[in-house]
Amino acid sequence: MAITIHDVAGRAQVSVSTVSRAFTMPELVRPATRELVLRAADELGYRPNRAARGLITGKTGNLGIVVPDLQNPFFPSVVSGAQAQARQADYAVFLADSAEDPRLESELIHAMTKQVDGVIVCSSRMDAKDLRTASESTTLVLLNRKNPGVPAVLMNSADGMRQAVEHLAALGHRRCAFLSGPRNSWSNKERRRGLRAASRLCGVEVVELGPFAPVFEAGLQAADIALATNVTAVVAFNDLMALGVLNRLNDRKIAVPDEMSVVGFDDIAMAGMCTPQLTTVEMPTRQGGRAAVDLLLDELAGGEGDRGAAQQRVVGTQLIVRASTAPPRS
Amino acid sequence: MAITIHDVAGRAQVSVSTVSRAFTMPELVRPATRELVLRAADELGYRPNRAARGLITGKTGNLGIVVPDLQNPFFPSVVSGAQAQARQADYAVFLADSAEDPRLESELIHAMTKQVDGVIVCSSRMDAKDLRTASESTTLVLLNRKNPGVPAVLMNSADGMRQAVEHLAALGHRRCAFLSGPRNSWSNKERRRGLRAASRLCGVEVVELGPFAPVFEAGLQAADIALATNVTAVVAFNDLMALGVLNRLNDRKIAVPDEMSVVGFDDIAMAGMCTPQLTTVEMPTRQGGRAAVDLLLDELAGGEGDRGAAQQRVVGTQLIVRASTAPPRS
DNA sequence: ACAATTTTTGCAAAGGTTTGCAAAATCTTC
DNA sequence: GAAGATTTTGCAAACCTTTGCAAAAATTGT
Repeated sequence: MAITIHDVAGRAQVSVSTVSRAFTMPELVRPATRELVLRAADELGYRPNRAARGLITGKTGNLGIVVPDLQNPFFPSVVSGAQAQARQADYAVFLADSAEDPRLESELIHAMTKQVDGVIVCSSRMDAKDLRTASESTTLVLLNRKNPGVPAVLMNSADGMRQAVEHLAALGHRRCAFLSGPRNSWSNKERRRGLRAASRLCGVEVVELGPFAPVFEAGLQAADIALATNVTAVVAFNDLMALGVLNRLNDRKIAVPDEMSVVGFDDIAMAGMCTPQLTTVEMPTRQGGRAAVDLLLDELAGGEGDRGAAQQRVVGTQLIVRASTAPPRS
Repeated sequence: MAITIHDVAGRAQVSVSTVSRAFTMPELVRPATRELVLRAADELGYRPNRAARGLITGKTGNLGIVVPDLQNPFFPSVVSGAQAQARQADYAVFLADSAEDPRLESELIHAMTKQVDGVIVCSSRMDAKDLRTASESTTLVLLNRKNPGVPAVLMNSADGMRQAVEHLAALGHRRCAFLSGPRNSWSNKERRRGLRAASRLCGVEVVELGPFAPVFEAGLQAADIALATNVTAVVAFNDLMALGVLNRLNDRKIAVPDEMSVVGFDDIAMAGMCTPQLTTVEMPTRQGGRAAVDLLLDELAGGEGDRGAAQQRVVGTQLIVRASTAPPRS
């Protein structure tokens, strides 16, 4: 059925080794024969069997990516960037969704490990030890999660927060709420840290609410709580929550941004589609996905040589000022 | 490095064949030895190498899924459903994004074909011939696309449209606009067909605009055009466009739904988060993804036996009435 | 034209698994 | 307890590649 290297060899009247070399080490075969082989392969529509190749080379040409929730628009974007970059390097990608379950996450990584050269784990909630273990059985790259000894690409959320706070301070806000995200999420810790630091510097008081689930519904709920705290602005852990806040404030006839400023985080597509359009911190998701595969590929090429600390790549974030922030009503 | 079936055999003091059988045909090995093998495997943390297995069985235990645009929230949802279902059957999934390019789509399918047992192609824009060809070199299942000889799961968009039109007619609308999507998309044809049929029955006149790209920005643009046509309601090809319309109407101070009703299609998460909340037709995306892998697995199990026409599964749609539709201003 | 190089090619083993076949072990029956 | 039937096991070939090694062919220098 499927056509193999032998068929090509037969048609081109050469040995299979020659065919193999024509593909993988072209400089070792005489140009004329290479031409011959390539034509034969083309006529037959031959594609090398990567599994068989992997068996002997130990490299599969695949990589895996596991995300906690594909339904959160943040991740498809990361995946999309990763997939595009992987393709450029002629890698195929396995995708798995862990449904925010750390145990499933761990299981998925393990299940993949034989079929891939390495895996990218996004916003992992696994504990440090498991992560460490996993990184010993396969090449791992973390995205938006830091773990000693494991390379990672990180988005500079703290700096994004700084920008957001400076923006609010410049507008004249002196007291604002932070709607905290999942407690054990690295992103949440970072955002919180950035917020704390910046607010001290800018002299704005922050009241922290939560933790909340990083979803729309939590925003609805959080809006009322924030309203009760007498702040003039609210910064949400992510855009989904911010959208919830916007929605609830609208229901309660609180004008945004006149009576309350709202800032989100992530810049999901939706942030530019709602009314008022949401001021938010853009996370370079596709770029992050690309960076993660770059890092992974580096790691694979660099060999096992543990040259000191694990690599780390940090990509910048950018405040996008839209219509949901304004000076507080005097 | 990696631990193989031989290691397990060694530890359990049996031959590799026995180990192999303990996993794949348990009833052929004596319970006691099976137990022995399983324990040894467990202690060693053995995982069979699927590539090697695939080499000999001809089955990879993987399947592929290609989508035109991961950034469109419709597809992550489908993928998520498919991935979950695949996992249940112990299949891993390859994901590829064709960036709405039919040629890339075709290329991706080909590239995958050696690594998977079958592939699910979502909302394909490939032409019928290429699709047919592709389906000869691997088991194919289409989602939201119909092609002779290729099994497919279809979402009943036409019926969704019927529900939408009946809803508008019941509210008293007599003239409405349809913002058409990509011309060569099966979904668009179906929606259009359903709209036509229902509008004739309900006695509502429809003016068709477009085609437009199925994105937010196109909705902005389309809103003005619709406004110029003196209709009381607009039905968009999908939610992204509908959101654009909502946005633009808001800018132009046209009250929705009082001065204009808007209905979308897909029921993406965003539809419930905007103001006013969008009346739309729910597409059973996750269910569709699941159905697609079921169908694919059936197809694989059913063998090559072409028992007549290609299978087809159609899943229903449901109008979700929210706040963007109301009786027209008299 | 020949020897000495160098380049190009082929042979065969290897990689981890499954499976047909035959041998060994166990069970039945008398 | 032995013959026969049946279950359980092991051997070795096969799947499709890549690659070390050695043989063959081409090239070079004289």
